[in-house]
Order: sequence, then structure tokens, then C-alpha cells
Amino acid sequence: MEQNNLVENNRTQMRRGVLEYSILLVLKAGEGYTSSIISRLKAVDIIVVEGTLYPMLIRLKNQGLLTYRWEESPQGPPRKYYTLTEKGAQQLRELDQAWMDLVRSVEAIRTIPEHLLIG
Amino acid sequence: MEQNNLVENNRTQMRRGVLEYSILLVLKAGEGYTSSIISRLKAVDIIVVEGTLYPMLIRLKNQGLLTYRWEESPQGPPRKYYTLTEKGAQQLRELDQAWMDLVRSVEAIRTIPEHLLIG
DNA sequence: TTTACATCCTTGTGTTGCAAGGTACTAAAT
DNA sequence: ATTTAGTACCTTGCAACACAAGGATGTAAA
Repeated sequence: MEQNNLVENNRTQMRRGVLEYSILLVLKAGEGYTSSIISRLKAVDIIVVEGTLYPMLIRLKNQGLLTYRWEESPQGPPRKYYTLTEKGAQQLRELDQAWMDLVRSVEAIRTIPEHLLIG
Repeated sequence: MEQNNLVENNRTQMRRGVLEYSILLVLKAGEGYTSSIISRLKAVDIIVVEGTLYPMLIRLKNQGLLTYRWEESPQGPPRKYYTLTEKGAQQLRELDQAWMDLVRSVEAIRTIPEHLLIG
């Protein structure tokens, strides 16, 4: 019932496509738990919220791409630290390729020469 | 009930994020109707199907980003040729920015230095 | 014992890409 | 004339999923 901000919508849409990739990337850099993952992503302007991240981490774990271990927190309840599995690392390599292909595709389409257009 | 092909899934996911952007880009290059848009995108390895494109073109038209005109086809029923409106061109400029920002973000996250990681 | 905070998690909603199926028009073949 | 083939339009129903909102539980300080 709400007329959306078209652009903000599309930034969100674009981000969605790379969310899983982004999460695997930060976990490759080093293990993390929910808040730290959110912080790292925010540091590069990729906005994720808890309600998105929890289900996704669980999904990735169920797919065998991640494992976790419990660790005491200096404050509050213990944390679930997630790590890439070998399968996760493999998946990440494939996503790397997918990302590079996508960048190449978009670059290509940004520079279609007129005479190659049909119809 | 079906175990998905993880990678193909993710290529699809990534593509989704840039679909609207891609469509505006090809229409900036020159007006087109459904089939010609699909062909142009396929030429750069971005796969879209009819069932996706029709609703999307209608949505973009309703948002005022596109207009169309009818034109006789050499064979079969007339075609709906879509063109960017001024508002569509404006939106495209903003999507261009969003895309470049995303590429920059992902690039940044691919190269997080260890010592910047927390927790 | 109450407040503050950090951590975990679930539920409900809205969007949307896609598979599948449907209608209609033209032209060629039977 | 009818059927077939090809091209174009469009809709319906399903499944995935990001996010907002809300909830439970643990520690520590006031």
C-alpha cells in the first residue's frame, strides 16, 4: 500500500544478489558471529540486519558450507562463531567466478554498440 | 523437496539483482520489444525468460520508467516497442551509481586486511 | 530486583522470478 | 477451408527469501 523509494529498493535488490557471497567472503577472512559479520559488512556499505542474517547462517550451515563453535562472550550469552568448511571454500570459489562473470556481463551491456542491436 | 544446484542457484540470484538495471540499459541503447530484449541480454550471458520479462515491463511502465508504441510485425501480431522515459533515464543514472557502489563494496570485502577484523 | 545490554532465535508479510499455460493473429501447407 | 507452425501478447500459482517485529535467555551493574 506504500509507494516505495525506487532507488533504495534497487540498491537492496542488488545487494540481495551478493549477500551470500559477501558472507562467505567475510568468513574466509576470519571466523565471526552475527554481530561481527554485520559490522564487517557495514564497514564496506553492505547493510544486513539480524533478521536476515540468522536464517541465512542457519541455511548455510545446513548446506554444509559453514560450521560453528560456541565461545564465551566477555558480556552476555555465549557466541556462535562461524567458520567456512571445505565445501564452503569450494562454493566461494564458484561464487567468485559467478561474480566476475556478472561484472563482465554488465560491463558488456553498458557498452553495446548500436549496430549490434536487432529489432 | 528438491536439492538445488547450489551454484546455478547463486548465479541466478546474482542476476536477479541486476535484472531491472539490465533492462533499462538495453532500452537506453535502443527501443525494443520482449523478444529483442531477451536476445540482447542473452548475447551478454544474462538469461531472462518471457514469464519474468512481461510482468517486469508492465511494472516499469506503471512506474513511469517506460512507454511503448505498437508497431506491425513482419510476421504475426503487432509488437510493443518499449522506450525509456525521462524518468526512466533518471532512474538508470541512479542505478548506474548503485551498481558502481556495489562493485566497489564487493571489491573492498574481497580484500579486507586481517588486522581490520574484529571479533 | 530491576535495568541495561548482548546474544540467540522465530513468525509473518510482501516482493518477485519463473514455470506453465492461455489467447490471438498471420501465413503457409494440406 | 482447415490445419499447422510461428510469433506475439499476457496471467496464474508456486517457492524463495529479505526484512520488520517480537521473543527468550544470559550476565552484570545499579
